[in-house]
Amino acid sequence: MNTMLTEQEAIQLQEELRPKVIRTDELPAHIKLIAGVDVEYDKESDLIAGAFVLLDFNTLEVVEVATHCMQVTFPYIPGLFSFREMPVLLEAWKKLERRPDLVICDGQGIAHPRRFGLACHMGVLLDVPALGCGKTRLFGKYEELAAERGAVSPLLAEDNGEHIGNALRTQNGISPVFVSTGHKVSLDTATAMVLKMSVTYRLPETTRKADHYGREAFIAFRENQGKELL
DNA sequence: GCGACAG
DNA sequence: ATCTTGTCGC
Repeated sequence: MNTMLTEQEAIQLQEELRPKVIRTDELPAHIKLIAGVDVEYDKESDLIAGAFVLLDFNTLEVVEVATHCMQVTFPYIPGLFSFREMPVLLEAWKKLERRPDLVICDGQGIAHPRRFGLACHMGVLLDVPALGCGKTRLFGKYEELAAERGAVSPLLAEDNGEHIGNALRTQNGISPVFVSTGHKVSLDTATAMVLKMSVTYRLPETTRKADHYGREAFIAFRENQGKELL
């Protein structure tokens, strides 16, 4: 049986893993496979579904999908979000046959109070280039940015003023997303990647596809659970 | 003590 | 995350 991690132990683990994060580009010059991840939650019951989706970087076609369902093992605590979502995503990752050149995470990377958001956690544990693309801000201040797609405004850490991420407008007149380094990807590359993957909607196609397949897997899982009870 | 707070 | 109709704006 797994003993649930305490809040203090989780923070301790973040401090231990943080030094392993690489904030510079150490990914292939020409990306072929790009991945998206997402986790779905059940409103009642503590079931969650994690999904990894691999897309062809040039055509954006789905190459592979891997999902996993299980019960949540950690509560939602701002700053410790990765401890809630990593377990399911690790299981989904094990089912993946191919390895992506870059993973786009739904959440923050370095733009985190201890500089260790979900994208860093995933990148370090799986040793894969990863970046964080959050829908809302967790940490850091930024100035308003132009209304046009492509507009960028630096996210500066409240504690030391460090440039930890970018608020990026992916569509004209739509609220920005928050991009930051996860592991083995520079902020500039991460920002360019998110903009390139956000062709029609606010969020990158990787995240949208992962959300779709995660939802689908969740429904299928619940139906099977119901049958087993008969 | 009073906000802020990824999903 | 999730519960949810109408509604404000282009």
